[in-house]
Amino acid sequence: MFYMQELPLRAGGVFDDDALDLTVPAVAAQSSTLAELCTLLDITAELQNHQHLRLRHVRVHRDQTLYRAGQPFKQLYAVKAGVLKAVVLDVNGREQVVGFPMKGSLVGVDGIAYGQHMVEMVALCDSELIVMPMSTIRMLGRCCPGFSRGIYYAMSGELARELSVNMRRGLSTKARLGRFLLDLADRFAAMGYARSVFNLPMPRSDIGNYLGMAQETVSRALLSLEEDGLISLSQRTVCIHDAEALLTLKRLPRHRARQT
Amino acid sequence: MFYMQELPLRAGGVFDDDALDLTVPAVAAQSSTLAELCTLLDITAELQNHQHLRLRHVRVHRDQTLYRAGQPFKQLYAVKAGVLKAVVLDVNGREQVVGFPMKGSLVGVDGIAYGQHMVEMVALCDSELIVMPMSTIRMLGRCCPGFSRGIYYAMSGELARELSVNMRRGLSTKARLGRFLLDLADRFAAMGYARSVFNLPMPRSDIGNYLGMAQETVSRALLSLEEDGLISLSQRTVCIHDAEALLTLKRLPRHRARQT
DNA sequence: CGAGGCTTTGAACTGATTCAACCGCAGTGG
DNA sequence: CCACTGCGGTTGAATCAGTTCAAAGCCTCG
Repeated sequence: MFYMQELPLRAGGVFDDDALDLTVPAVAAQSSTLAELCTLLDITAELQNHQHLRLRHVRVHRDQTLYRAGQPFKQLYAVKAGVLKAVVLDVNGREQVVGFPMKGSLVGVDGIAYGQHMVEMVALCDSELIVMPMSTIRMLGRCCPGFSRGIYYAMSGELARELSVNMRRGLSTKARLGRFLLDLADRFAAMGYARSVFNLPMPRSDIGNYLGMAQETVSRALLSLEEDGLISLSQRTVCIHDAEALLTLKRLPRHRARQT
Repeated sequence: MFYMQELPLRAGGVFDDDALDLTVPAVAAQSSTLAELCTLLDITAELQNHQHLRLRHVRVHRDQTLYRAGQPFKQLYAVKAGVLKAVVLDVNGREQVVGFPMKGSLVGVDGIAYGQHMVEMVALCDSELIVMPMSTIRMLGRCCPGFSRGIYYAMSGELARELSVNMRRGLSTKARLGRFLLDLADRFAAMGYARSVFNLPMPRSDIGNYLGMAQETVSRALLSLEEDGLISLSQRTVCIHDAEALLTLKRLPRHRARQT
């Protein structure tokens, strides 16, 4: 009934709970309190006596996979550090990047609806996530007023982000890229880092795939933005000079050249 | 922090709770039971003694607006009949169609995260929705085991749909259109109608906007699909002949022509 | 230092847009 | 009853934005 289910599901991933622990035996014992989780996800709930409930961490190294499409859904995650990418595998084997979760993002929501994940979640750099088993979420929903609402908020937030992505259709490549940079800037700012200067956590090819353009086009569009004075960049370091202009970039009317 | 908030918000819509009742004074008294709602949204929960709790309906006529971007978020809706379109207004005033909720869809989720709606929800034909105030949802979440989970499911389902839309980037126009048609077919089938023959509820221009192509391109691509024998169409009536082929349409390799 | 991944640059090509005209139908009003 | 108007849809022709292919430059890391 939902055609993404018809994807050619890969063999079960190596990274179910146990395997993960094996890969990072020494440091996997990390955990966070419920209070820390709520801060991270921007949830305000009355935690009652669960304040200090401890939640396991999971670590994934660069290029490692957190979960694959088709794997049974078990739990949600909150990104505590690092950046991941979400990829869906097409019927034809084509890969499509659909998101870059980072600190504060709720990860794994794609698995709730059909009991199995629809995307593959890969780490772009060494990352750390807080594990939130569904049973725990349900328990907290029952006894902590506001917790369910918080999860709703977080999920709605993820949906809002998807919407803002979908909004980019029909824009020129430069405009799409401009908004992408602003989106990253906002997210870095929300994480407490500098808004206007940051490192791109992903290669050009992933940006291109994500935005629906060739990686060569990403290069050229970035260069063009730099020539316009809106940004400056060297390698993966981006500095945003004119956020307003980046946001309002538009396809200029056809038979209309520069004036004065 | 989230740039969609910077949209030029329209003046408050005409259709807050009271205004809506005024527009449809005679028939607005319709309501559904909680059990009916759960069936519609595919929620399986223990409803306890709330089985027959009644939920108000809301009717919107063709081209009327359910809510506008910027309006305060109050409640969710479940589409009981009809088709709507979700539109976001760009900074530049450009409109972007981001979805076509229909029977069984959960509507309004875009408002949860930031307390105000980010999209404008317009009826494509006379439609009827069940109103789900957040207070009711929270109450039911507390006393009906499985209800919160059901809402999570529904939200995750909406997110999955968005993902499948995002997956279409990077495909040719014909392929995007093919998947769009399949998506509609699946949704009609889920609603109990015929899968392979249906009416497009929206004009070509909305399809084009939604898929990120000019409406002329929609025309041409539809014609092309018909010439390939994958569909047949007259006006807004579509008949799908080869769903498999529609799904696997792909950009054929550049320097490679037909063989034998 | 060398290999391989990432990025940039160049040049040809093409799919899609744009602009413009036209068709057909529905509703309106004379 | 029929011209008139407007909207949705189709078709055609010119143009362009972005892709594709190719090659070279540049970092990083073993």
